[in-house]
Amino acid sequence: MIADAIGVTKAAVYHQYRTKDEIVRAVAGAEFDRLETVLDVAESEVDGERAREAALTMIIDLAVQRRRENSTILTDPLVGRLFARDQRPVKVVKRLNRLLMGPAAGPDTEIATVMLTAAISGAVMHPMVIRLDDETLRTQLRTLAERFLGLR
Amino acid sequence: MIADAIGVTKAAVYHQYRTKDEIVRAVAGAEFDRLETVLDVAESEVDGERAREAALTMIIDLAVQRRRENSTILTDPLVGRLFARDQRPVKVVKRLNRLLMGPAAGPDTEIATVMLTAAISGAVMHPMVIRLDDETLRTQLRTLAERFLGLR
Amino acid sequence: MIADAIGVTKAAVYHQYRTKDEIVRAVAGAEFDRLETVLDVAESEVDGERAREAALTMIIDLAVQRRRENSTILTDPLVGRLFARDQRPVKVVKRLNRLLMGPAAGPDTEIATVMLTAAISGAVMHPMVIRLDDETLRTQLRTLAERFLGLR
Amino acid sequence: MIADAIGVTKAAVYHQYRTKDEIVRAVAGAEFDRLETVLDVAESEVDGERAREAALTMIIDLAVQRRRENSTILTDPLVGRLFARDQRPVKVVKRLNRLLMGPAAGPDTEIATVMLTAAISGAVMHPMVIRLDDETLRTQLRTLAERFLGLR
DNA sequence: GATGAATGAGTGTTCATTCAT
DNA sequence: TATGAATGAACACTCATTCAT
Repeated sequence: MIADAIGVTKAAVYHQYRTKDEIVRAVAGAEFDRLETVLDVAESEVDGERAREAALTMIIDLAVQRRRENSTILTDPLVGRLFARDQRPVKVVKRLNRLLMGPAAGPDTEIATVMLTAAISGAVMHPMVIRLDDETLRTQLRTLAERFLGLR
Repeated sequence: MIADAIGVTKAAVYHQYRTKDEIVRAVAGAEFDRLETVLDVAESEVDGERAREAALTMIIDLAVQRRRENSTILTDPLVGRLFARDQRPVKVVKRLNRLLMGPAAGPDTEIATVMLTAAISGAVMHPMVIRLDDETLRTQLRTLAERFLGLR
Repeated sequence: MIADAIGVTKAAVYHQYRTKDEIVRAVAGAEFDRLETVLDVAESEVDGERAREAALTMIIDLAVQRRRENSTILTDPLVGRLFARDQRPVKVVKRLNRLLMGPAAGPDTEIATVMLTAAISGAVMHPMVIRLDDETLRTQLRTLAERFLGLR
Repeated sequence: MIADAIGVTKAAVYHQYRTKDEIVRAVAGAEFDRLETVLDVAESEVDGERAREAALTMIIDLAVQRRRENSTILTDPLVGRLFARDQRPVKVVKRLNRLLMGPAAGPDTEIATVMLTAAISGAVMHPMVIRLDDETLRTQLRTLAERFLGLR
């Protein structure tokens, strides 16, 4: 399915990656890279309020921009299995949690961050939502996320 | 995989259901039945505020109670394909939207409801959350959902 | 398939027959019984010519009358396997050969009898032939069989 | 079963063909190709008598030469289902009918052609016949077919 | 780099058979 | 007698992977 989507043969893909795990790790890894870049930028903000602003804006942008690509490989059940015991997603959640929750951040606020990310990534791929244009979607998600964080 | 998980043979499952589609539809259909029962109960409340209360309490209860079962079959990629063009999930979202949003309910508030359900179902199966006990999880989800809905 | 065709459950069939082999043997056996009855009658004719006449008439009648029933079970690949090394079909061919070929009968004329029976049973089940009514089919088969036997 | 008979793995077969239908169509199609080539050659004969001669010789040769191969796949029940409503076998019968029956050819002589082909293909796979060597079988079938056609 | 052919191990499905009721 | 539930073994097909070219 992956090979067909790119328009090459399966063997060609196996020339670039040794296993399917490697492909999934590469694709998911690239997504984590983007997320971490976003977090780096947000964390470089000294002002907590603006850091939160930046983080929120950028992770929503990322989710919206890449929703078509992500709904291909990142929905593969293998993704869940590969990252179930991985520390990288945990770290990302913790960093994001610190940014979004500010001084209130702690282990007990992590579930809120998990919910927010689940809400965003779940929403952008949802059949009832996928037809919305990027701009509308971005704005709506932003408003709802703010409400979720008690910002408005 | 499903048969092994239940502890019967594949052929036994195929004695009860004719195709995998049928299995998935049966399992997902049962879940929709539960959801609709919950919505019936909530809608029978005359007071809007109490209807919202009831709906929220019950859908969270449902998601939490059944998270182990649901993480078996309902994560199968076939589920998405089978229900992508189905009207039943759309109807459920619309009914839930009306209950949760009250007079403000409308096509543009549906995305909020989608996000909330994605947040709940995404969260209850998340590796960082799955270890929480039912009671704690329920309370946290409740608080966060209320905040998301702007209820406090 | 067999059980459905009769309108009972598979287990009901297994109450009457112990294995599928047994079913096939019973059905094919009944057909052999009919054939042998026919051969008995024909062989009771003292006049060779009339014996041949009788044999030909009756095996064609049998094939035509029972073509619907026979195209159900007797086309099952198991039939071939079960009777490949069985002596009963061989005996029937030998008896029929003696009736049809008269004094010329011998091991080297058996192939002609095999061909004739193959022609008849192949023809009656053929898609291009199955729509013909019994009477027409009977007459045509009769004419052709006679020509094949060099009778006119 | 087919894969084992050829001595390769099932997956290797499924690398070349996408479904079992396709396998059966390919094998049966190749057989039809051979038959049609034979018919082309016979029809290129201007003299009716010699055209009939050629057609008869060649279809018997074909049936005899390929009887082992054909008794593997072409006996599969799927063959009957796939070609029951197909026009190709009908066309072949009609062309062969014209060649064999000459000026007498018509819809009512088709059953004779069907019987002849059933006789030949039934005979070459018959347990009592399969042990005969190619040469003997060819000669016998030829003689009998001629008698069937009233040529001798 | 890329491909076609091949494969082992799975998944989805049917089939012949058994058994408790 | 008849049934529903269950099963082992096969069949139809897919998928992740390897390899020679």
